[in-house]
Amino acid sequence: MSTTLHDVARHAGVSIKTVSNVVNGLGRVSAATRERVLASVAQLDYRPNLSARSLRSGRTGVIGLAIPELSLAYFAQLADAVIEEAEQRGLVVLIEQTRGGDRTREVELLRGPRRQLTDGLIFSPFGMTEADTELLDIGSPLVLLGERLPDANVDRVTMRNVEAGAAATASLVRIGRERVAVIGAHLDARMGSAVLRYDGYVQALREHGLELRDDLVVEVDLWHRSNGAKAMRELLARGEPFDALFAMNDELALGALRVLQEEGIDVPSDVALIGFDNVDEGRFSRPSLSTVDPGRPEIAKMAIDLLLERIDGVTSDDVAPRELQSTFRIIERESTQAA
Amino acid sequence: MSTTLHDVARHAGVSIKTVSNVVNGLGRVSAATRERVLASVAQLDYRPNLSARSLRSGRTGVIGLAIPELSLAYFAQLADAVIEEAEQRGLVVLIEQTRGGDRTREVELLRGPRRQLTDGLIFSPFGMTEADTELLDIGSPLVLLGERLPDANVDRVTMRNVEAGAAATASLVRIGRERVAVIGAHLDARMGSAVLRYDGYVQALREHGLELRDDLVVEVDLWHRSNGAKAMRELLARGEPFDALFAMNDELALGALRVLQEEGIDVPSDVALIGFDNVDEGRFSRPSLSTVDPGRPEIAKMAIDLLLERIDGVTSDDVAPRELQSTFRIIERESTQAA
DNA sequence: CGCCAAGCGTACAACGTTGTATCGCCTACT
DNA sequence: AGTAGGCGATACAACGTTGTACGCTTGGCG
Repeated sequence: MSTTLHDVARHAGVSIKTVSNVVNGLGRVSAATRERVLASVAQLDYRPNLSARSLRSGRTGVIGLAIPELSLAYFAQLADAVIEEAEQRGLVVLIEQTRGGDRTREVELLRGPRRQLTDGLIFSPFGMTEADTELLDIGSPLVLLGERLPDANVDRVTMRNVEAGAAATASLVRIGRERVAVIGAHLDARMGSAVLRYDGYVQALREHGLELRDDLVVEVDLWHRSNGAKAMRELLARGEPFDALFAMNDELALGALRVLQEEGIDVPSDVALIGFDNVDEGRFSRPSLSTVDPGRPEIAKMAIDLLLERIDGVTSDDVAPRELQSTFRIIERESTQAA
Repeated sequence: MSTTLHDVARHAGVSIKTVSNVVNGLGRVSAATRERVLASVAQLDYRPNLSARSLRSGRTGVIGLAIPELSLAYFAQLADAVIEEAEQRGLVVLIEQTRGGDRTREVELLRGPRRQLTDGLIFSPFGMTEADTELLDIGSPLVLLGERLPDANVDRVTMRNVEAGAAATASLVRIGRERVAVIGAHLDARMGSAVLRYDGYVQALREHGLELRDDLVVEVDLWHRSNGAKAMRELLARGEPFDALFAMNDELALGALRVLQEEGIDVPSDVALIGFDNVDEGRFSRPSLSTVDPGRPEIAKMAIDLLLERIDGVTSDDVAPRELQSTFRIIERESTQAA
């Protein structure tokens, strides 16, 4: 059995509450007793029982992070950033996977018993639809990542997807490309990164006086690498010529790149390529991958800030939900080098 | 305030303990009362307070996973597997990063207050040295991943690194290569994956009657992609010819691959390449990367099995530490295609 | 000299849950 | 018919912590 406040109190010859005060730096305690108590703490190797503390205080010091899949580089790096940022504030992170955004799993996760274990949740929704919006009304602090479920009455961190999509597209036009394809679109969706980035794409084409061609747009359900490869094969099969490609994330881009190379199409001279997310791997692919950096550390910081303000009650429940946006940055690498 | 057993009990007109029994499926409860209680539970949306349960039972239902860095694909995929396996058993995983295996951080993490929050820890040590072995003697269940700290008196999951290193090397020899380079060695270390895989490499060379050449061995500290690139440049600078390369993990392999291609050296015709870890990305690189699959799901399962046996007391404390080994598999892809 | 305030510490209760002991009642057996 | 036995349910305590309310000193001041 581990040492308790009781043990320390007895050892130091003071009351249990005094020890508690010393440990937490609360109340007024004379230097002498503090000294004595700290000595006992060290000697007995006392460490507070976090379960008891949680029970008493109602706080666990744990925040949840729900993401589709940890093995996707983007989410792994996001989780990394969140853990890092949480640690700065003495919090710890419980990661839950929704497995490619299965709706049922997402709902279970929102209402499951584990919410009792966390002070709040950072949630990147994927499978839930607008009909499920009210399910987000869980009793505890919640921050959404991304634009899905736009009607939700909840704090949210997003990025400027429209502007970023436009900037990515523009970076291809700027090096002289005129037939810019795009893969990863969700044409039927009402909202989401896919919709917004596509809007940006369309907008950039228009601004530069380029025509929007439906057969240069490929829809892709899940933005996995294998789907990037598949989408590229489909695009090639259509026979419509193109000299640039905007992939809605780096996984798609790398999958597409692989197929382009198989087909002997040179990147960037034949087809310039830009991805999205600035995943580490893009720095080392051949050619290295131009991309959009979404500002992950900033996203993590904003999400935790919002969450903590609700948890700490700094922001009361009746304050309207807020939305913070991270700043993005175009990163030009070899895959968009001017010919 | 959320509903408690008390509320449910009052609502259903039974005692608090009866509700507890129903919720946990313990004791004998008549079908009628069970029914009534469950109805109240549903109606009041009762969810047990996990802090209170932990305090009472001494269990948190949380296990810790300490790894160097989540943004390394290998560890992200490992974490994925551990979370998945834990979930099967109703457990949840708290991930802590040691940031590239900083010794101080590792030690802090072992003794920190968060151990109070977890029932046990799965730990992939990196920075701690043999002098630190006794620090592993924390009061709670612990399972090590990998061969480091070999003298530790602790359960452990490893893989057959020597055999796997030999098999990887042999797969290069089998397609006719005779000058097999290796990158990622730690020649001065006494133990660790690097040492064992290198042993396998040496052993395979000997078995096939090939000479071990020191200038085909490149040491690499951290097995990051950038270091793979650096190591490859160093190897090329030495001018010693080679026709195959065994990289001690896939990150190194992909970094090296990038440099080989920059130098116009074809893979696999000029240099055959095999990595280690079977990271997802290797399937989509060009050429796709041959590798060693370490059996991650099996590793996760074994680690959790060992941990749970200690947690549940099935295995008493005085049972000697056990070591389980996963089964590996060579995966042949384009990068080792016979010429 | 007596009183009061401030400074330090203490006792007690409560957070929500579960294990232990116990009790009442109905059934079934002698 | 009386009772043993088991089933169903209950009361109570305890897990380790912290907030509240209070009590004991001591020193300064009237």
